[in-house]
Amino acid sequence: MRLIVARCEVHYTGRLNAVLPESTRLLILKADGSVLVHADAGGYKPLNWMTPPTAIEENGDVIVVRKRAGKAEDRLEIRLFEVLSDAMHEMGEAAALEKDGVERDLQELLAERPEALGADLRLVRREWPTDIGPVDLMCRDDVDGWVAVEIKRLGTIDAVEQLCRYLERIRRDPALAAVRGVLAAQRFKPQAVVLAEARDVQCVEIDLAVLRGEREPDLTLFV
Amino acid sequence: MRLIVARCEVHYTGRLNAVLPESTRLLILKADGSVLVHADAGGYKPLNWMTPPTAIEENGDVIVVRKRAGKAEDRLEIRLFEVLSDAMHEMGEAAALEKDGVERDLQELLAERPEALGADLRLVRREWPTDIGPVDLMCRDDVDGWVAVEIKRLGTIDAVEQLCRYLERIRRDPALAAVRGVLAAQRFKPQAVVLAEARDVQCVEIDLAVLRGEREPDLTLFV
DNA sequence: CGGTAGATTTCGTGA
DNA sequence: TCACGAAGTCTACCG
Repeated sequence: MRLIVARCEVHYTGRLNAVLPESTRLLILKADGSVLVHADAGGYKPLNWMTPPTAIEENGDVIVVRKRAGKAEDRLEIRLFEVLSDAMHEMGEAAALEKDGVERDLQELLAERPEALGADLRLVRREWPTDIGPVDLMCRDDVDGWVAVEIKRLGTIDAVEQLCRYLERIRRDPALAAVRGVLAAQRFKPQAVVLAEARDVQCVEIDLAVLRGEREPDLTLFV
Repeated sequence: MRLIVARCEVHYTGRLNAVLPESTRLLILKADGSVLVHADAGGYKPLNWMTPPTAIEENGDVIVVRKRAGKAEDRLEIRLFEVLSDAMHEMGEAAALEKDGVERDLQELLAERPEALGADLRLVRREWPTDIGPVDLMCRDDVDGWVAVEIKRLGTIDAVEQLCRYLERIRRDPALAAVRGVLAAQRFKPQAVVLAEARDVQCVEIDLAVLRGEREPDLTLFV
């Protein structure tokens, strides 16, 4: 990894055109060809960047990073006015990030404890297939009614519509014509709740800590 | 901006839990409180991070970054095993990024030259209001028919459905019952074109350079 | 290689 | 402050 701190000017042409006027910034040139331009503020996001694979050329005080993008080309041109620091660091092998608490985890937890969705649901199968894709969970309720469950971290209008598309397909099977829909999410957009009401879909807010038995249940039910 | 290259281990708890096992990485501590953990590959995205406002504490070989997140707390804990480099850089004031070619620019250009969408369109109004949000452009064509235009950089299925939701609302007004829809975009997903056909929505591919008169018109019309 | 869906999405803007 | 929508979204996964 090469780290350069320099007064520089950056031009990007590609999916859009962008200019970064002269100022002092951090340039990161990674071993895999990634190039990042960071300012001393505005966290997370680089001001400009190029993801691999790239071709990097250095001609005196200009660094040009190029990349094939379909028939066109993405191009990042960095003009250096004053180099304050330029250091190379060997990093050795990387270690991967381990995550816990993403949508996949929600699905696993709810598959283990579908009753957390209410009405004594029993899991019939995860990833129940339809011709337009799988429904996250298919369950049956306390009176043996079918219940299709879509799981999201954030409940949006799109999620409601996705579930409705599934329901429409599932109901084509006469045996499942009475299936009802449940959208489970950690958070809900108000507009999603309104649309769900209109579409007769039930929204259930779920809490990871509760699901794991780390806290008392306190489910909020909409509709 | 402080740049640290170190063998370290990182733990994040907040919206999810994540662990980054011991390895050599770049730590960026920005003046505004941003903290980024980058590996020597995997461009663009930090492995872990925290955006401002943050509180940073340093106790010997442990850096703790904390942030209020609603009622809970986001926490990034960086345990340093070996510091290979630790440098401070004054960056001075920043200069802002200037972009050109985003959706807003497309809308402005098309508002100025709606005829680029075909059929001698005349602009009636930008951001035409409906009860579920504004349509980008409302125009009338050569025979005074109403035309609702949705503008995107990338034409997707979602864009088609969004336009159709607008059309449905607009058509509730008898005077506008015959309104037709046009989806304008720089690029189109093939499936979006197919859906648009089925929904009787016209797709028009637009070219920034042509819109600006920098190049000869060569519009591609689908449907 | 294109399409789909998730993301600690981030980031801006407008109410 | 909240909520919505764009983004050079990026990224992983699947066909």
